[in-house]
Amino acid sequence: MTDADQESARPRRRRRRKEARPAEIIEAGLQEFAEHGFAAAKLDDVARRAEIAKGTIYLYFKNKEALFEAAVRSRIVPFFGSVEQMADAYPGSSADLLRTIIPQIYATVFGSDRQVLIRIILTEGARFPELSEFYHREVISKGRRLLERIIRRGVERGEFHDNAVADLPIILVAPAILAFVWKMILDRFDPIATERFAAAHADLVLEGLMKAPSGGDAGPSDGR
Amino acid sequence: MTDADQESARPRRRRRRKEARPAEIIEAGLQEFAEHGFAAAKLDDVARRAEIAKGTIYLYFKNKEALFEAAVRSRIVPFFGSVEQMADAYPGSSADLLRTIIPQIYATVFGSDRQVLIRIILTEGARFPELSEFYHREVISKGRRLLERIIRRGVERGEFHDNAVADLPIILVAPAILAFVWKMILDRFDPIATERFAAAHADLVLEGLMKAPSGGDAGPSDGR
Amino acid sequence: MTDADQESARPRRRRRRKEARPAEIIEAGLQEFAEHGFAAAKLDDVARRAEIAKGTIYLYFKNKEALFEAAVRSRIVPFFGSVEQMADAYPGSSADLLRTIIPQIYATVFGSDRQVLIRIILTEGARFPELSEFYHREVISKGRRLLERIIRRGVERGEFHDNAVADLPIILVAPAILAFVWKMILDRFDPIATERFAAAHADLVLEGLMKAPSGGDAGPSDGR
Amino acid sequence: MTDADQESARPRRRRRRKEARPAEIIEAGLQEFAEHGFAAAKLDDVARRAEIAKGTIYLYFKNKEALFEAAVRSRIVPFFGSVEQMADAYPGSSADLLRTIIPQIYATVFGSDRQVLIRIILTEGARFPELSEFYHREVISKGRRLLERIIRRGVERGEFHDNAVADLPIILVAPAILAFVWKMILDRFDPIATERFAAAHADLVLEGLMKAPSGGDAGPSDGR
DNA sequence: TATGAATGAGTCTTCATTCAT
DNA sequence: TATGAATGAAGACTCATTCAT
Repeated sequence: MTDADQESARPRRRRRRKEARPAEIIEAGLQEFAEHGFAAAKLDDVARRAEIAKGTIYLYFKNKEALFEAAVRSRIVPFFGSVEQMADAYPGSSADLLRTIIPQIYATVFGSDRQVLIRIILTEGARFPELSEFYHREVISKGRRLLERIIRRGVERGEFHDNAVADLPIILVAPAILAFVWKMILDRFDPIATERFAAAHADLVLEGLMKAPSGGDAGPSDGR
Repeated sequence: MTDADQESARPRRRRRRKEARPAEIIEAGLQEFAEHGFAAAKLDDVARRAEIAKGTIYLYFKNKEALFEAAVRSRIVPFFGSVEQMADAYPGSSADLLRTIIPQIYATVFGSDRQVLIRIILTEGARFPELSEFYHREVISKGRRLLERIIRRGVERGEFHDNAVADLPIILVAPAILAFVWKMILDRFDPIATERFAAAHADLVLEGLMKAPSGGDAGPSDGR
Repeated sequence: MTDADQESARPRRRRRRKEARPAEIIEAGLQEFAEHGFAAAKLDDVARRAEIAKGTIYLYFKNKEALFEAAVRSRIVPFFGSVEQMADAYPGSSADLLRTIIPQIYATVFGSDRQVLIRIILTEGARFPELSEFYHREVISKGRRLLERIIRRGVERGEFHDNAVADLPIILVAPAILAFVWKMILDRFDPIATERFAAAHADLVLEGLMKAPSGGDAGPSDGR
Repeated sequence: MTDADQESARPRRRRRRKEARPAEIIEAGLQEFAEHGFAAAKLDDVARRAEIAKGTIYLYFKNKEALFEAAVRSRIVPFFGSVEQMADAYPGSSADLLRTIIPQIYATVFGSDRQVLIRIILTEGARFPELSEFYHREVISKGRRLLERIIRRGVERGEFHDNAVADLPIILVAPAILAFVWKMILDRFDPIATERFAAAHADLVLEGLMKAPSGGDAGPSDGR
């Protein structure tokens, strides 16, 4: 049997890459879902992006929704609790701790993998409660607890006010959310560098907007 | 005989309510789009919700997208510039001005009409750039300018720091965005009263997180 | 509950004939288009006739118009130029050549495949200029040129008049067109055998209507 | 009540022309049907062209098909039988009679009103048998009979051959049909002046294609 | 495992027809 | 008569899902 024979016998169309595992499908799906949303994403496009046949998707995922959920879940990586202990054990001031953490938030949120995830959670989360709950359980609630720990420590040490901010420390990440939403929707008409968000974020949290606290002396004038 | 009875009893439909204007279709469309997103919203459901026949939609809107755009635009009401002048002329302190404005932000954002709009912008904005641009032009950019004016006034009067927050005052609304996103996605698993967001928001902005440096001054602030 | 709720077990239909190629769809489409015209033909019917599912059509044709064009084009087979040379090399008289060709015209026009094509061209041609142009380029213009060659040869040999007929030899096929139109529209009320058309056609062309100018010559010819 | 009153009471949108009778609707319908065919013609466009409201059509016609039929029938004007008598009584030669008639055929066929009708009969006739039958009864059969009378007269007088043409004289109009079809479909790619068709037509019929057999006569009779 | 042709339920969209005014 | 907003059945087209190979 000659080569030519084989050639005519197998009308192969393209060489499969090394291996086609669910991971590649997930990756492709994630991109499509992030770009078009769940409803408008086409499995055809997912398959094309993953360089597999459409049917192959169904070998690994029951249906579109299952792929969506698997894809999203695959990117929801739990916070390891150790971070919380770390916060307690942090040697420096609470302000320094926050100063360390804030840039990490931006790095994480705008890391390409995470970005895709957050975008999907933001746009589809309301429609997929189980995913949102999972995301909340694995990420949000842990992050929230961490933040609460940090703030409580600061309050106890007398570094932070014990005001409504300490009651709801999660709002301290709000500027990062705003940055994300801005990037996602408005940046093309009105670009704002992520660094400006990060800097303003840090200043707001650590320095505040108001000059010298109302309390005793010399209101506005003694500023920095 | 109940309404439901009538409902199931009608052999032929023949009813026209008082008037069926585009406004009703828009209202119905808005609800459906907010609930399911553009792609998954069905014109059939829009028609049903508006209590009209499917074809009627096409008397007023070229197609689904045209309805979507008209609906969203109808809710994008331009900020009246007078607000900006108001800010300049505000008699009290800049802190009081913000204290007045922050609850207004919440009232606006969580007003039912606005809520629907913002939800759509958040979830579909990236996919409908023209709408986003319009929203940016009519609302965001104006709000942003207003905020900048307020903060600049405060800085000039020596009430506010002239730090990175003053460089990007828009981040002062971030907590409201977070509140919105939370309500939209996470609130059912982890409810947080809007008032707590508003209170923490106000405290963060007006009182700050950091306690006034007890001893000397401003230790941390030179950090950056 | 959510949108993605309706999962159900369907007793699928499961039949596939030997092979479902575009050719079968084209054949089915051709019949439907010939029978109902482009606008009134339903893809549902095309699918049913081809014994495939509606969606299958779209695997091979972008839309209804694409199927229509492909179907029509598939039946427009170019005249092979060799026919023209044949005409030049024909050993017998020009009259004999025509006598040979006329029945061929009828055989071709009323061959079932061609009949469907011509019917479509006749009824939809004005609405699909690109198809008409293609048909003109591949068939009509070639046939016309062939006829001109034959007539010119006859004129040069002194067999045919050099009158207005020689100026526009295409009218020599007119009786076949009439026959076709008659068959298509009037035959059911007033049937005329194709053979009678063919015979009258041949006689008209080869024998003429007028008897040999009785007296001198040329009476009629100066009329024009 | 004054004119002014009426004016203000009726928020008319456009001045109705003198009167809106079925005739105007028919005229508009005819144009649309000729242009787009029955199936693709829209009553909306008919109404717009007739400058009336869509509903008004239904005051005069039961439905689209009724309008179509009324429109077509309105243009099918019966041949008055007198023409046939005229043919019998024609004082000149039969050739002269034909010479008179042929241009009339072209004038009629290409008269704008008739053109629209013929186009519709040609493209929709097969789908509307009743119309075709009516057209056949009122026009075709009469024309056919007229032609037969003329030819029979010529044959009896020894002016025309008594060949297959005399058996099916209707083919003598074939060139006009070809001209019509050409105009309708191919003229834009390959324009041919109507006059050339008419001239070739006349020559074919009256002079023939074949030159008179140089020697004796008789050639033709054994021909077929 | 992998393929991709085939399927058909589900949607958008059109337009003939109706009817309250 | 005349209107034109409203209707909804019908039809083009899409795409998640299946299955023979």
